[in-house]
Amino acid sequence: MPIRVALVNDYEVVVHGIASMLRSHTHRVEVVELNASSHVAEPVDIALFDTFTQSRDDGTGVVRLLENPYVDKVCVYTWSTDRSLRESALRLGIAGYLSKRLSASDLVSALEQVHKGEVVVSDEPARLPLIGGDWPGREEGLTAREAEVLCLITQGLTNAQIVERTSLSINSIKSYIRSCYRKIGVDSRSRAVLWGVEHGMQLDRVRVSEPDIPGSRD
Amino acid sequence: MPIRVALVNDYEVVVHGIASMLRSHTHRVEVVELNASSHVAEPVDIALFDTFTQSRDDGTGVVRLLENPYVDKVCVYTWSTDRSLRESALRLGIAGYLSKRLSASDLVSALEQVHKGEVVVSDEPARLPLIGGDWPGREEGLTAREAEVLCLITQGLTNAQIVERTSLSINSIKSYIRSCYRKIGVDSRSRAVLWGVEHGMQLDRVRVSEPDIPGSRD
DNA sequence: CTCGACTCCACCCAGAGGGGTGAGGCACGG
DNA sequence: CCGTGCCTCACCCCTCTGGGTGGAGTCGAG
Repeated sequence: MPIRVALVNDYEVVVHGIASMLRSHTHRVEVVELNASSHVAEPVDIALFDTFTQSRDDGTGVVRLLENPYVDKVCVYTWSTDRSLRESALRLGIAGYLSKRLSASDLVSALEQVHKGEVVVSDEPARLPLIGGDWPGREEGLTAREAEVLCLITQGLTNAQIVERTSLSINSIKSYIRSCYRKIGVDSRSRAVLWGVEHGMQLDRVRVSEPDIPGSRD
Repeated sequence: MPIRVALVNDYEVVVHGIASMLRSHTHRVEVVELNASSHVAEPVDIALFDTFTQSRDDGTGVVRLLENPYVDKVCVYTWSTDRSLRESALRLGIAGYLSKRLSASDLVSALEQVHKGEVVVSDEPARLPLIGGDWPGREEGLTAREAEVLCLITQGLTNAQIVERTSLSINSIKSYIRSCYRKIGVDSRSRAVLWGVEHGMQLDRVRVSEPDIPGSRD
């Protein structure tokens, strides 16, 4: 009886990346793909929330999932080793804080433990390569962080808003912007937005049908 | 024998606006719609070049048309009453400088005169309403100038570049930006670009087939 | 006549953004 | 060990952007 897992993130590439990773474990997990603005409208055992562009302090995305009666358990799936982010997420009531550095089978094992009622924190230090991830712009040579920042720019956020969203310092954001612009060959925000639009960095809004919420398809 | 007229501008809405205006004169003019980055690839009697977002001093768009062996005559179609713009255009060798304030039948008459070999400058003062025009964003309440500036923003141009493109002062550009942002409800350039993208203000690139230039369809 | 809309422009000011430099830590490969 | 790449951050400096204020002229409608 496979665990039913909803993969939650606003970028199709991101959830596709996780889904393909779990492909060889279909006897243990059954995967549903959702974006972060969707409501889970059918029962799932676990919602696996990928933090790409969503790792804000207040855990907004996570809170919505925690409050969803269709969702039994919520896990955060992240590359962040930030202890305070982890503690806040756990305080919110998540059942798992899972590293993107877990191998596929370790991830599935962790999900199985979560399903059994344990609270799982994967303690992988940054010594393992980033396995669990794909992101828009990866093929164009952007690092995960650069891509994340560019996605947020493409959403129209200011640097200050990106600071809030990512819990990084303004100086880090500017560094990523600089390196990112160099890689994609733009020198202004407008051009960056246009690049992002052309390269699939807008929020993916059309993914799953939501028969009971008419306005959320906009 | 109708005069064959190519309507030239980068925005589909703009050339559609002219085409619909000329609809009741099909016995006198035969209309082809092109965008400004297309090459005229079949013989036309007159290329009618609409200056929306294209009214730069150096007449780049016009020059290309003047050099095209398929184009017999080139006319500029504009709302500008700027005398120096007009003089430069005439010096480039255009056969007509036609106001968007002309009625449809007056426009057709002017085109007929041009076809007969005359150089036509329509001298309409700004006392007549703007007839010959449609533009992206018009339905959303943007004035022609506001829309023009926003289209250029949506192309990723800086204010300085927009100054060059429109031959207006930086202060006028800023005024239009302010009023435009107020109308569309944005407060940053990124948001304005996104608004423009969502409202059809990107350059229209897919219009006519160009069988002999493989790369220009991108 | 007044008023509002549109076009065009000036000037002031603050902050948002982007270029640069440098640094520390970690991992990995040669 | 060193170099490279990635992440994270600091500081400096300058330009670009966008908010404000005001003004002039033209036109059309009331």
